[in-house]
Amino acid sequence: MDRFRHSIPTKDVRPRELDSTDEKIIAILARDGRTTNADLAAALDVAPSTAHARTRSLVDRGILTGFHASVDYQRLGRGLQAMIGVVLRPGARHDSIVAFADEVRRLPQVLQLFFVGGADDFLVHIAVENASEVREFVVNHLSTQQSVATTRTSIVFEYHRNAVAAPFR
Amino acid sequence: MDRFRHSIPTKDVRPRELDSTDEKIIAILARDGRTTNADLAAALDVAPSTAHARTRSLVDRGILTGFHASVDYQRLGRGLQAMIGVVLRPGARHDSIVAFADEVRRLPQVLQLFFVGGADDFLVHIAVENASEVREFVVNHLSTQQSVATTRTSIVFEYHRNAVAAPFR
DNA sequence: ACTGAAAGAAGCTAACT
DNA sequence: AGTTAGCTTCTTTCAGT
Repeated sequence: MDRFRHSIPTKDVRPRELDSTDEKIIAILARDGRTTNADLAAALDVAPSTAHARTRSLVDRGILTGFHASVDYQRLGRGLQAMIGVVLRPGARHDSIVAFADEVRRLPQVLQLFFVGGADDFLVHIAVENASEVREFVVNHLSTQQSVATTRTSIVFEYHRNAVAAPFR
Repeated sequence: MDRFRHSIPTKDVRPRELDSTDEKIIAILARDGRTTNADLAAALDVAPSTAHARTRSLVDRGILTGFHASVDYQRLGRGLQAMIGVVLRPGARHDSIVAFADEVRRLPQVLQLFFVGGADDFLVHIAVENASEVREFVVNHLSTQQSVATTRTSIVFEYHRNAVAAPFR
């Protein structure tokens, strides 16, 4: 029992060489993370043990960071997604920003949190039940915060995903 | 061999009742999609066959839509992520917008594509190698397009993810 | 609906090329 | 690095509560 469980990736971020086999593994597992090793090997035209070693290496090197079930929030009664751009107050202290962001990203409504440079300071992607919950989220968790200057909410009408990116700091 | 592979979800979007066991399964598999059924059963304190039936039901009902490996793009030499807000021309025809969006979302740089209502018409989340590739992406695939009025690029400094949302239209 | 047991499949490891 | 082979573990089914 192991199925490529959490190892400790190094901080070495140099892109090592990946051959086409590695790239195929990444592509296949990004599309279907429960592809069996046997199927993977067949698709790559190598022995199962080879596929196994390659995949483990990708996990060990921290290139594949995990496997996650994708959830249809519509069917969970959270059919409304929004992207909220947040602009911070110019004078906001760095550690209060960090504390605030740390709190926001743990909220159950939050799917993703982007720290960005540009017009906004960060973007919050949420999934909730209805429009009033969007408003409630913005009021309760964003606009009343000390560090927040303004927010700008956009309803998400369509959403497409090609890949699942690993979180980073 | 099956491990909950793609079934055909109905279009019934009514949120059916989920008990706490279902919610735990969703939470566990969202965090680690390769949790073995045996471990899942242990965590839920039910028999493996029960955990199995519950999980299958969640997949069959289309609540869990798939399993995906998460990729560290930094280690793949694509250490720069950006979020690009796109505003369309007021006169842009609906089908040309659809065709354009369809093309954009298939580009290998694109991680996610959001159709939104608000200041922007959509948001494109990309991962590329460096700043000049961001520019290249915007120039080649966005700003030169007929339907596009303006774009606004924000570099992503930090990224956090709580969940993987299923794509939707 | 949940359980337990049995059978089949897959993962994992180690020795060899 | 890749392969072959063998052991272990998990998934999956089904008959029985």
